Amino acid sequence: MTEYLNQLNAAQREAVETTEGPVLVLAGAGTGKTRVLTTRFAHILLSGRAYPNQILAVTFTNKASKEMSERIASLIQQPVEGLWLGSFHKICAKMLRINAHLVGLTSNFTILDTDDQLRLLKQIIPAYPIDTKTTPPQLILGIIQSWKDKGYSFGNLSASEKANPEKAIIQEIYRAYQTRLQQLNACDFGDLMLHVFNIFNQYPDVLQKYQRYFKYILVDEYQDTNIIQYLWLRMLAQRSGETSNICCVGDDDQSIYSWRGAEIENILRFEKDFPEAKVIRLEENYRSTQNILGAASELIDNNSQRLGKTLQAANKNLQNDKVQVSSLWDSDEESRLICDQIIGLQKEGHHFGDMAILMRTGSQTRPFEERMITLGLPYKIIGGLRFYERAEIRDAIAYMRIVAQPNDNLALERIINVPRRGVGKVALQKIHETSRELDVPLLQAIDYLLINNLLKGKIYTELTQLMNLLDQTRKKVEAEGHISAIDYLLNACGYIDMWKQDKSPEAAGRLENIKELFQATAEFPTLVEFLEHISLIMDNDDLSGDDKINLMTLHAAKGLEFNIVFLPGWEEGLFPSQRTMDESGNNGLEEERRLAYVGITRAKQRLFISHAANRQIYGQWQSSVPSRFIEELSDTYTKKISHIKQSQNRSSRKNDFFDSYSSPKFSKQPAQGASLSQPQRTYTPPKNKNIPVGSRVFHQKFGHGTVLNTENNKLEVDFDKSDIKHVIDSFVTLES
DNA sequence: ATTCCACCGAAACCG
DNA sequence: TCGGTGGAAT
Repeated sequence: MTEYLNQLNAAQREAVETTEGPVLVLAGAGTGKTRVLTTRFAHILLSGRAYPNQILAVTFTNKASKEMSERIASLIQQPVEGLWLGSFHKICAKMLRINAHLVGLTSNFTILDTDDQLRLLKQIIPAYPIDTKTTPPQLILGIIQSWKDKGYSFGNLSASEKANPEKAIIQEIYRAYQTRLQQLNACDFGDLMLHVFNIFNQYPDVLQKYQRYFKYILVDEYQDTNIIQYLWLRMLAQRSGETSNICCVGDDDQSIYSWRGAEIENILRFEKDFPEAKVIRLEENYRSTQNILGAASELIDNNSQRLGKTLQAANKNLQNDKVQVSSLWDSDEESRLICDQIIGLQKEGHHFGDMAILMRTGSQTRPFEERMITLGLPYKIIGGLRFYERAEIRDAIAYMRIVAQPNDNLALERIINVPRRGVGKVALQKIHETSRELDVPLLQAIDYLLINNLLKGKIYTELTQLMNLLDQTRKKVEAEGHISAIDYLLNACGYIDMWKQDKSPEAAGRLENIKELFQATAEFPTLVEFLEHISLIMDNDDLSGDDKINLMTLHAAKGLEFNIVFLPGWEEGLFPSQRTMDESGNNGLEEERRLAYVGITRAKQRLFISHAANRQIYGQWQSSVPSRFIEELSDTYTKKISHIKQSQNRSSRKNDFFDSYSSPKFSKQPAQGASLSQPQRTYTPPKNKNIPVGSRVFHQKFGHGTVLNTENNKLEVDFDKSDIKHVIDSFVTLES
């Protein structure tokens, strides 16, 4: 029965078994944090301390909560349902649906995405004396957002915020924005927390209900909580006269989200907030080699704001290569070296899918992409544009919303002229006016205008058709279910055709995405349930699956691990980022260092750090010195190699056209240990497709082009929307 | 209403 | 360099 406990080490076991009273678990990277959280949850259940719905478990991402619920289910050998397990926002949405009337909403309120928020704000701003040149709507939205993150409603802003005259205007905009949300029966992401927080403050009986309800509280990634999340947790955890059983798990060394409101202070002062708190450190690392951990510790030791812990390798017998730090002449050579190393490691038996290149900014992927396309290496970019931030997904969802909620004005505005229906600024304004005069939603205003023949020509025909289509779709939802109904709508309204006729290289991918969206819809019984789900979910990145090299930002890599990790671009100004240091001084620097720490600790077996002396930034060549983080790594765990030739130091950047650069021998020593026993595999570029010179081809990334030259499987192609590039033939498709 | 061009600015990202 | 944006031209 308690077999699950035997699989834990002493510290983990203590973290699981200390169920009563406040507990802070400082879980270093790779020390089995998720295992502790899930086992603790299961332990509370299996030992009969609480019923499933008496445990509140909050995470930051849906991904994390999904993983937790799957692992709990496998531990307790039965599916878990009706749990209070989810992201902060999801839990708050659930609480708010129950108590919506207390803040003037009804329980079927809609949740706006960033795009909707901005559109709404843009409608409000013109009425206020503020210069959108110096203060763009995004900035205003950001300020409102940060107020919400701190728990400020427009009525209770702190004195310092009010003193600034511009902030005073923005405060008025904030008030108007909230009024509009109220009218729309909607709220944004920040409101999900803020409304619940206000309810807790104003209605002690509601708070007490939840306090009594949750016997145990579990919090994941505590270092990433912002002020309002912290206050929300404290209210739930601090019952008078009773010790609260709150368990927060986190790692102060991995706090990398201060720029979106996270307060590292929250975790640093946990013991002050809960004086009887027990602090448990998980320091045994099951992920990385000793050298990788040594380098990580050395680096993070330079930070002052720490609770302090030292990771120890659980398995000291692993092959233990030193961390390799390479100096390169420029960013092109950096990507060339890394790609060569990748091919070498693949030949030694490693899989592409076990390798990752992690960088500070999204734009750094470009040189790697180009190199990999040339070499025919399979890669994927994780993160980038989120699935449902893409235009086609937002459009499709807007269509669904307008079907499900005829009074969803923002959704209607998004799609009323997509595809083009000739409804422009003027027509939309007319609809808005009618809507205001009659005090009805936009859709009804259109109905009114159509019935009374107040619209002419093309607009009249198009909108009549759209209205009929929406009516039919709603009937179809009843009759045939939402999946075929929506499919019908998007085809009949011309949306699908719009992309089919689009000649741009992305069009095909967009249609694919819409298909994927349909698949997601099918998993939900009703449209309304799907929309609730989609408004809170964003993740689409399938990490597993195909064997491809992973490219992503350091932020996106948090929580992941790879056998082999490359960390390029360790240069002053880029990493640590100059902007962060300018804005946040030493705190900023320390956060950058934590980011470096996160990067290093993603690696299980091999780690390669590099910097380039010259890099193209915004199309300009700039030279830079190695990152201070490189200086902070000693030779004990790292091996530093310069690939810069003397001639390069003297020559100017311009004349490095000679291709005689010999790739360094990165695998001088024969591979030892595990890799020797593995079968030797060779990397064979994809087969020659025999594409003749002069033929038209299509490339996923570069679009359409004409073949100028061929050499085996390498093509020289003049792309219509780009310049001449060398690509591998398997990356293109032949056009008739 | 749509298209075109000049201009500007440029990070990290989950709900 | 590249992409988004806003005003002017068609």
